[in-house]
Amino acid sequence: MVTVREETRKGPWTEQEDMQLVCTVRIFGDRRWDFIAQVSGLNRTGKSCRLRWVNYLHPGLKHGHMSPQEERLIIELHARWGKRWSRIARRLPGRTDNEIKNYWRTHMRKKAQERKMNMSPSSSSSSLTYLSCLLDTAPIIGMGSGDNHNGSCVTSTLESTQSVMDGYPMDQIWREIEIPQAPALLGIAEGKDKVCSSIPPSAITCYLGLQMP
DNA sequence: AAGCACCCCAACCGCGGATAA
DNA sequence: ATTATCCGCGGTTGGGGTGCT
Repeated sequence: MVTVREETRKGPWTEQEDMQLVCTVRIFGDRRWDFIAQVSGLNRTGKSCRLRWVNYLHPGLKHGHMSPQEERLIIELHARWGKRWSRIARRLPGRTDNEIKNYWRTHMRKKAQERKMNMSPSSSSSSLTYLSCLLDTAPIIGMGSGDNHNGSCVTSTLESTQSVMDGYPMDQIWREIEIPQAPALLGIAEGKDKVCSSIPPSAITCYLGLQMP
């Protein structure tokens, strides 16, 4: 016997849904999203559940403005890896690929526009956009610390600028990049058992409630 | 105060890769 | 070896918020 299923819900998540999802993930873990979607009672797709968890409910996520360190890291890693947002996100504990992607789109587009405005119309601009934006935002030095073997050509170009990064040497960033998890840099620790203040209070209540019988 | 334009971000979509059957 | 299913990624969009006129 098959119960008539309502149409799958879409759109913004409610507090109630968040609670349900957090509770379910707490019990079954953050795998098998189709299963989680079913047993949670949420009329959502597994995909939607996963996205909500990864981008919003996951403990350890931090929201709010990017720090200058994070901003520079994003710029550098983007120069290295391009639009591999998930890969970049792994180097920024507490940040999601979606967040970084959005950040890049908005902030870097703005930077590029500003840069364009500042350039005289006569100067050639065909190769200017992205790279000039990078140079504008994060002049880089000290890249030759033995880690540029897989760097992109953009990185090489940056390396040759001989510019000075204001107060945050690039080799320091590289050192921090080398550490898989760099909580010291960003001031947070990664881990599923850490509850972050950015999680909705209701969801936290549920989360903690399940930990304490 | 109202209308408009722009910005930001959460969420969806489609696709490709990985894994299970 | 093949097929089906699931997962994760990158691109895109829609709506709410905010600032400007």
